[in-house]
Amino acid sequence: MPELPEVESLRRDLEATLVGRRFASIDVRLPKQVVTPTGLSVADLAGKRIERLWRRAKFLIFDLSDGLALVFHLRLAGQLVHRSADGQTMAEGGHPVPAFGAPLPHRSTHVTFHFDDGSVLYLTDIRQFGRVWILPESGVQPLLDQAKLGPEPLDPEFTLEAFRERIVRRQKMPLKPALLDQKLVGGIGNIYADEIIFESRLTPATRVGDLDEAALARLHAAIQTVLSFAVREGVAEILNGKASATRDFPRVHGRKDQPCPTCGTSIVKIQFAGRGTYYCPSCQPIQQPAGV
DNA sequence: AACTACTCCTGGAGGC
DNA sequence: TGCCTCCAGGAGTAGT
Repeated sequence: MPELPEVESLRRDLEATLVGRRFASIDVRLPKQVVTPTGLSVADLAGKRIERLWRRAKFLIFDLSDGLALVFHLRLAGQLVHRSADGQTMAEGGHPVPAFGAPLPHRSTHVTFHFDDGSVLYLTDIRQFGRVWILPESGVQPLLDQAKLGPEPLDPEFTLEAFRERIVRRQKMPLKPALLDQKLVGGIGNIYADEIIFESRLTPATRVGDLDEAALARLHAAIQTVLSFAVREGVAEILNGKASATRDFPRVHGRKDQPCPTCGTSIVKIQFAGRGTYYCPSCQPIQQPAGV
């Protein structure tokens, strides 16, 4: 579910409301969502202060006092909502089900963090795939290393050269699964993969080896422009597989049978590499060799 | 090395 | 209304 722009927006919002807070108590209703590889437990969080929130790909990391850390991965359906003691929402993000603003805890709220000021952070996850790790701070980097994440697409080191060096090793791979591979670039998911490929005027089936130099440069630029636009202007709103009717972003994902914003041709939805995939058959003619 | 299929889960939508 | 099937903003693992 939440991809890089959603996690980054959530990080920024939570940073403003959570840094400086201390944990009071934590309720765990679904133990499998809390991973404690070094034997720490939620009880060890009590009294710890949140020092810093940072992000790597789709991982959201809380650095805590006394050398502890919390790491969240929301996977397909995780949602975090921070509410004040009087129930006002201060920050929220992630999967839009249950609807933001709904009463919490929801029946799918599996972990609840209570803070020293009476505010509460709810982890709600209707599909139970999300995870939160409790680690010593020294355990965070090894956890991230395990995922073998590619570069951060919005960081300066994500240059065209760095991108080329990684992507050329996947000559036969079509673009859609290539962009979804976190080892190529960290943070892209199903929605933004479609948006990036559309922006590049390539196709989901285009094979990496068929990209000429101009196409590769377009793809690299599109990764940055699409993701930074989403972080800046507001994340994609997809509800039950459909894009928001009141916004023009995302442009193709979730817009089956709606007109392409560029040429008006109806957007097509196919299954590709096992994922629902949207594209414009006119702007992105799937038989035509890539590039040019 | 590079794929694909399957797995972990629940719930909402749409067909009948 | 009820029952059924399909699908979903991810990613690890096993098998080919």
